[in-house]
Amino acid sequence: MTIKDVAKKAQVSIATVSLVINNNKRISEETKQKVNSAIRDLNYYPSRSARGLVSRKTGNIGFILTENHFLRSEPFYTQIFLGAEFEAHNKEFYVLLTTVPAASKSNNKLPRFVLEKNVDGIIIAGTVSHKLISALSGYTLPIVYVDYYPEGKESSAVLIDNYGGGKTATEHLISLKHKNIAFLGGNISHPSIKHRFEGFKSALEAHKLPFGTNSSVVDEVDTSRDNGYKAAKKLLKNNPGVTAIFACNDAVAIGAMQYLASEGYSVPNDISIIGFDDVEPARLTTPALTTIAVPKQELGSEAVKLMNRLLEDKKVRSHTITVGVELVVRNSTARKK
Amino acid sequence: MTIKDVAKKAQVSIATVSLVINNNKRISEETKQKVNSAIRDLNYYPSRSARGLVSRKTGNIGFILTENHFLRSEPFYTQIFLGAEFEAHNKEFYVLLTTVPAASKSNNKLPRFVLEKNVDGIIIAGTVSHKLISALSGYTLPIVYVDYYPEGKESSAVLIDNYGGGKTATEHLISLKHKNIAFLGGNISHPSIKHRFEGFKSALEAHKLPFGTNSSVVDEVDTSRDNGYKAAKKLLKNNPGVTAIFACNDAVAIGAMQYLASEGYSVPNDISIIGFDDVEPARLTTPALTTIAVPKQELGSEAVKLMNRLLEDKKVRSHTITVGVELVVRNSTARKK
DNA sequence: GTATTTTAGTTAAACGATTAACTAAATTCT
DNA sequence: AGAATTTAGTTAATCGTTTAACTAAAATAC
Repeated sequence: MTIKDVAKKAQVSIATVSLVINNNKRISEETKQKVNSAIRDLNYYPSRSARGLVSRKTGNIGFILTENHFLRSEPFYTQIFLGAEFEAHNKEFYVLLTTVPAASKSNNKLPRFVLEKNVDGIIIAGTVSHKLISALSGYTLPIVYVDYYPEGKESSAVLIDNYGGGKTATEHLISLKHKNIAFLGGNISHPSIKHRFEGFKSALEAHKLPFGTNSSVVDEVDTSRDNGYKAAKKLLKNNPGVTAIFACNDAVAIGAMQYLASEGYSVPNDISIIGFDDVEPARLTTPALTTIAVPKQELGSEAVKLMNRLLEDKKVRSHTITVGVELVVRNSTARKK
Repeated sequence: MTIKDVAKKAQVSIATVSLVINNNKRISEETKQKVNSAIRDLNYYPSRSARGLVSRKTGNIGFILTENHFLRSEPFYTQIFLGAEFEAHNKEFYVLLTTVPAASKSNNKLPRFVLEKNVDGIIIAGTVSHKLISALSGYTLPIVYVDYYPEGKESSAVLIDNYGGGKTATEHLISLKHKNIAFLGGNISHPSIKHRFEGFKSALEAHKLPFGTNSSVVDEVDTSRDNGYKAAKKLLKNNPGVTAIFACNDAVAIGAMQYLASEGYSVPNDISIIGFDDVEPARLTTPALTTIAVPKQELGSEAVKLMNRLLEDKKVRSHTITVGVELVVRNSTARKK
């Protein structure tokens, strides 16, 4: 079943069929009907490959994720990806996923879907290497960043309100009368973590609470459970009087809770702890983790919506969307005794 | 950069370039070198669309998931999908994901990637409607089923050893000296659940343990946490003396544990419970859930490997792969007091 | 009533590869 | 040595669309 069969059946040229498919206004209502019924009768659908070849539109969006994010057990980026998938379905796109080595490993090998011209645009989730970004700029593909964006260049991005969330988290602890509040970070070089940290500091400042060097641990290699465990150990050693902890994400919070439990501290009676992200496991710890919920799927769907606008309307300027976060109070935080 | 540019630079015909790309043996080592260096110099990659049009190979695999599976919080099918993605990356395929309404809702609208001839084969994960399957059979696409396969037709599938797992789970409880052991199922009509149930029964039988009608609850609508909660309630009402429960999956087990906790039962002191699947949350319940681990990512990767063989070698007969499962002992099961 | 514009469609080129059929040169066979 | 075969490449058709350029008929303008 090709366009030719439809043309023959409807007794028009293939060009007319094509114009009908792309509903060009140049076609009369009458022939449109005729063609459409032929299409229906023959159960015809235009072939992607043929369309793509001449129109240079593939109907695909490339999704780039770093390997370490892909493999993490907390499905943070996975949720973003699924949100993107879902929205792509609505917008009649398909999403091609690829992973690239972590930002640290310098690498500028481009994803195959770029080389093969098999995507109309690219969504990049998380921190990727600068080399990759500059290699990508050789192509004229629109790019939407998620939860990260490269400094300097003007680009389109969907970001989390990390600063606001950091502030909200900290204010929650302050409202529970805590005075000695600590921040547990992984690698502070990641912009998201940095902004959460800044929100933390600004909240302390706003309430005239002290902030010393032993109120934070920000020198772990990344934000994993293991490092949360280690960070909590360091923190308690340097600052035994701490009564509340704001962990930069749930993984770190969970790791920290494991350390606290192993040392006989009771959460939230001895120490309150709040996380960030609201990943599935946060709901299942004992006690359940109070956290700042990030609408992960929304991040993905917003990215696709933004990409869609970029593709539909060439004159849309690149811009940034910030999605809000929400305090979810569970059982790991309590009023200071 | 098209094949023409390469041909010009290497001073050969475009056919020769094409033959080199597809490493046809008809080309001498010498011209091969010449062409390859032109390719490298020009940073040329063949366009997917153009290739696809003439060769009728898209390089894409379609992945069909039912909506309810896609949306479930326990990322069971998500893990299968990710495993498929990963393997697809190795095999140089892209995966196009789509969801279809649940099997119950009769629906025979085919995924767009099928209509547009945008995939070389299809992986179907979970139970889909028969209408869909028969609509699909109008196309000559190879199909690989995962965790399900249609009765009757000879088809390729990657399945879980549900029967063996059910037996192993039950034997674990038996080895802990339990006598009154119950099975908590959702909808028994799902083949996977049915096989787990059969494994359960066969283990009881092999150890000459009784099996009565109040040793199982298999009338909930599906295998969710909520229904696990409800099923446990029913079970305890009908069979108050039960000391061990084999839940047909982790979601049901977690729901059941919630009910048991709410009623003041202690797990595993009063009642032992074992699940099936080993999803993330199972690790985080209190107590951590003993379960039968299903290698979810492996299911996905095996599906892609099988698809790859089907596509490479037309004469490969359809066949079935069963992946093994493994008992993971955590803290929700204990020797009978 | 003729000239101009609009409408509704057609023709044909193009997109960038693959591949069957062909060919000339080199090699092997007898 | 001449015929037959193999090797290494080329030519040209083809895949199924889109779209620029064209055209004939109808509508509008003057």
